[in-house]
Amino acid sequence: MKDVAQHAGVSTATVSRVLNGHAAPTPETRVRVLAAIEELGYRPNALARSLRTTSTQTLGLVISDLLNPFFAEIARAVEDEARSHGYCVVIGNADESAEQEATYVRTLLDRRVDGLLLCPATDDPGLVREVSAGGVPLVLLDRTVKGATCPVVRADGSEALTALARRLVGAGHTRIGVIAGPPNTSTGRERTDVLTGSLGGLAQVVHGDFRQESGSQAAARLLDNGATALVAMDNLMGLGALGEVRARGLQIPHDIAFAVFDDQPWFPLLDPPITVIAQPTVEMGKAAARSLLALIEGRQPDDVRLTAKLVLRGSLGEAEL
Amino acid sequence: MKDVAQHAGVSTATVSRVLNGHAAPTPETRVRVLAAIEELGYRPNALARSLRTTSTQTLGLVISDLLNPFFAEIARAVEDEARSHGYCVVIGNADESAEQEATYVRTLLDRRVDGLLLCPATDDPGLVREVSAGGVPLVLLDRTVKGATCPVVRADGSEALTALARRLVGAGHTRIGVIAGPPNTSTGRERTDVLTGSLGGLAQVVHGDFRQESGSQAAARLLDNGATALVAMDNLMGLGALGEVRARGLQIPHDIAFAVFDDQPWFPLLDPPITVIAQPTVEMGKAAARSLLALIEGRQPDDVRLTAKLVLRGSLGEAEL
DNA sequence: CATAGATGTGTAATCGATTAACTAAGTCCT
DNA sequence: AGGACTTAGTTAATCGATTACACATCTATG
Repeated sequence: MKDVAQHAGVSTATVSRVLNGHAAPTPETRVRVLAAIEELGYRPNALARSLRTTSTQTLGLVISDLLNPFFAEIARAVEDEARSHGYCVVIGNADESAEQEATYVRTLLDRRVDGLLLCPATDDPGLVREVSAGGVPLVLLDRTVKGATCPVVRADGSEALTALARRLVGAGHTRIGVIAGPPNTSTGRERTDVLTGSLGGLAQVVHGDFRQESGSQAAARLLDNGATALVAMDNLMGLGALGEVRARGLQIPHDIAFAVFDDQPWFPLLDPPITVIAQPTVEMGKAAARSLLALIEGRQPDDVRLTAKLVLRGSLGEAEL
Repeated sequence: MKDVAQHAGVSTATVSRVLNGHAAPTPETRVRVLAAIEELGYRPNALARSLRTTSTQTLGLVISDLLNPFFAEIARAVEDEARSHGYCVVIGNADESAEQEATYVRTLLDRRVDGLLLCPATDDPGLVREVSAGGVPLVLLDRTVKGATCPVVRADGSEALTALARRLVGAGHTRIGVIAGPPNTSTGRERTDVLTGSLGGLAQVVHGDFRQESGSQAAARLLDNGATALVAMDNLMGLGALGEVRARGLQIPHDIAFAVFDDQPWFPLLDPPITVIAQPTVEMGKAAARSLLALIEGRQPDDVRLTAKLVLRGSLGEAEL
């Protein structure tokens, strides 16, 4: 910056003003400075700027698992929305580990992100408190924690889940296997509670960890127990469960009814296409980004609940008639 | 930091020394400082530190499309490798747009990342030159650009593609539809060149943009032209093409042989499972991160070429006998 | 017992920007 | 002509760390 100033025959203050579009500099000075910048290929140091202004124009996003397309899609939506407001997003991948999540959150805070979006790995409020204590704007996404005091953006699958339950029961299923998420995540617990609740005593629950491998194992257990219907509570566990179903040579929907919470583009390609509960991922991401930006600007956004929808495609068999 | 120093009754220099594990401070001072840090909940400002040391312990990763699971997997591998070396990764999503890619690269440079991993959206070397001119360590990943002067890490699919071609030709296919990537990307061009080359004159090529929608359109065109085999050059276009095949009620492999470049966990679940050319994504990501770290440390890593493998699963029909 | 060497801390310059406070020059009015 | 007011630009403090250098204290040595 000093070089630029010298080159243009002005002080660094003037260069800074040109850069930040202040009113002061005359058109001629402005032109001279811009020419110098161009000539020297100067690019301002964002670190120095942020240090001085205490604003990084950056949002932190800590997601549970980058390999889960659900979160990838959310990440993309967040990023789009943030960019359109002049913000940049730094993504941290917690890999469903509370420890790695904490590490990332701290790293992002150390780098002074202007705000943080978090999909908490567990419902322990410790980390959330830590962030709040630091006074950094925080919005929870997809999952919440116990006694959360910050805005939360998530999907509401209750209606879809009860509708699903009604159909399964109506079709005469009496042993319904539920491949649930971890009980220490809000989504894991809530989805399962709603579904088992509306299934009366017909549900058998096995908990997985929102990943493929745990889905196959859970499916194996449930099938061994004589389940005639399987519901996986996220797309990766659904993938694993489908693998197990295939490996056993079972036919959907003839031998087993099948449904997954969370749609993916390849579900319609299976034979039969898989019935799912579709979440409005893009809207969730955008809403979360908007809430966070509002918080940063000092407003107090409300919680957002977007409804997930049951999409019937044929994998439930007669339950869809 | 000043507060901590005051609290512990030492100077900021000493606090800094304790923080950075210097030899100097006596155990007692160290304990006192650590206590003060703990008590005040102090966290060092990474911006200030980086400004002073000119090192951010951060790698930039600009990928072509975050929604493409291929890149998501790469991103994760890069991140894993980087973390194990004490580096953090900032991901930028170019969405297959050269313009957005350039914006991201500049943002990352402005933030003074220690090095940059780039999956170039086009093979125009302009942006690469710009980065090199700035003296920032750069490694290209998956794709290269014309006259690249920096290390490149990519998969080599030639062998797998010629093997695939041999099988298709051997099975008597004479109209083979190739759903190619954009001709201005190195992967788009090279894969297509190798395949069409070894297919003699039997190939019909339609270019897509590495995304789902373009895959269906290309498949439609090729099927209209009487193709009896389809090869999609990336998983998203494969997804689109499969949709089109299904929509037309065609049976794989009876009516049409089908293969995709790039494996995905759900391909084995289709009926029949889809034959693919599998890329060593995780290894690519790790190798790229390692190369970049080497570059940062002043060494000169070699280019890396990892071989992709043909995985036969049944969607080629008699060509797999 | 002076003196060289080692050791632990403090002082202050520095990284590269922003911006409050100031100065110099020009404009306008009586 | 001289004072009040604008306007364009400069000087220097500041953000929060690191680190070269200086300094004080303590030990070992001839």
